[in-house]
Amino acid sequence: MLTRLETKDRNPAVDALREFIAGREYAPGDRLPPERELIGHLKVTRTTLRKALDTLEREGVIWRHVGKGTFVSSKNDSLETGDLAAVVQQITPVRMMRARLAIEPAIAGEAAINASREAIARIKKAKDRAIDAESWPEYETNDDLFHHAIAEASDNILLVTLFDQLNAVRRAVALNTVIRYDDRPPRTHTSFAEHDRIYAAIEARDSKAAYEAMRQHIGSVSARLFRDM
Amino acid sequence: MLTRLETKDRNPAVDALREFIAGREYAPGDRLPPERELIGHLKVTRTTLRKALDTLEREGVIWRHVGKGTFVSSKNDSLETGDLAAVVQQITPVRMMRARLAIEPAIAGEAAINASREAIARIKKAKDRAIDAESWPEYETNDDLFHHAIAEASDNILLVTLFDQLNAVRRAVALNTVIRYDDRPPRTHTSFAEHDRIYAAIEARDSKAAYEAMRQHIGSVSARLFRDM
DNA sequence: GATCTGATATTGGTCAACCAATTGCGAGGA
DNA sequence: TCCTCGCAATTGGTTGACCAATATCAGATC
Repeated sequence: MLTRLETKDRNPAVDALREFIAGREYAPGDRLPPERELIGHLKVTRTTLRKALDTLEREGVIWRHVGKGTFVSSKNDSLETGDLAAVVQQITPVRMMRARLAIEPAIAGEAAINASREAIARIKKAKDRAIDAESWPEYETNDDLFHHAIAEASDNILLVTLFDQLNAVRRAVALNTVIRYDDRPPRTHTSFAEHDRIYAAIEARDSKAAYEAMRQHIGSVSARLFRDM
Repeated sequence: MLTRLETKDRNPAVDALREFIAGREYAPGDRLPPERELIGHLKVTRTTLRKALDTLEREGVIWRHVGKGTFVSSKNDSLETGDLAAVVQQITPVRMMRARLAIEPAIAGEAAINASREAIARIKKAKDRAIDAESWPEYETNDDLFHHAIAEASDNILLVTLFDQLNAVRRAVALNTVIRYDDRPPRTHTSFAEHDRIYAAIEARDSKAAYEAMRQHIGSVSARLFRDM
């Protein structure tokens, strides 16, 4: 997983290649030297160079084709491709939480309107399991399940998918920045009462209350997260 | 952009590795055999195996750590992949509009808070161009641009990405169900006034008003869409 | 009993060499 | 003139080997 700390120690070959492209001011569409020539410029072997090229191709910075060569692509569309990996590289924890704060209450509101009895039961199950969790990883698994169950309760596969993507970014960004003082979540953990309120609102089919409860929950999680940093 | 459709040119080593994991029914969290052992099972060399492992790690299927080994990720399938193509197959127009109704107002609210002067200018430009559009396709392009500019004004790449995905599904689902009676959008087109209200709210930094204006806009688009069906 | 240390297992990274697949182009022929 | 064929250039992929970084655990030491 990509944490923000691990993002720093990047591949030196990738950096060298980036620098080479930037330093020579290759215009979009220009062709880079052949691999066997580049290894001379960058003082790396071809395996290393090719791995760096793989990275840059995945990022959309360059474009390769057998027999033709390697070309730099227009830099603009490389950022906007909706590639989650790229998002993880660029997002800050604050923005990630703001996104959660924008999206998840809306999903909770939809869930309150559309939840089936089974979906509500699944939410309750995850909520109760989170309370009984005997370790932080176990708690986190069930917290994940709780939020995911709410998204599924919206009975809208698009919302579920969008939530999953948001969640994937969340996991990749902020997980190990949290500092824990206990082995396991205390029974008085703030989130439990908030989970209860969210669940109660959904079960009561109160969309506005579910929206508000989720907003407050994520706000509280966010506040705790940034206080500890 | 539904990138998942073009997955035909696959790496045979990746497929072999996927099959190995699936065939032996590794549970989430289980540890895979060491690389030097796996190469025997899969009949590939370590370099090839490692490239396949790279791919699966990037997809979130596995999780690796030096000295510990390679583990099957707990969210192995379908969750991380964000396969929009599957969503398009299953989503109904009603659910798609409900998703827009849940997400886009929240993004508009964020935009009102975080929009830079440049971002606001871009929104205005797209809005005005939509009004002057002389054909429905031109209008749609600028309407797209308008909504996208709002997402970008949130100054949050995660929200932009989520919006893009939502928008990709929207384009794939509901476009050809619309019936038009005119060659071009009439100047009195309902959306224009709604666009104006959204823009005004964002420019005034009124988050709640932006949220409400966007909600009403999408609600009105939705009503028109389903009345015509 | 607690703590440090070293051996061992495992993934990470790199290297030089080789062959395969694709493209572009020019030579040569119809 | 136009077409075909073959060659050279280029990236794609694989191989076996080597060393580095990290984690685990048993055993020695205090």
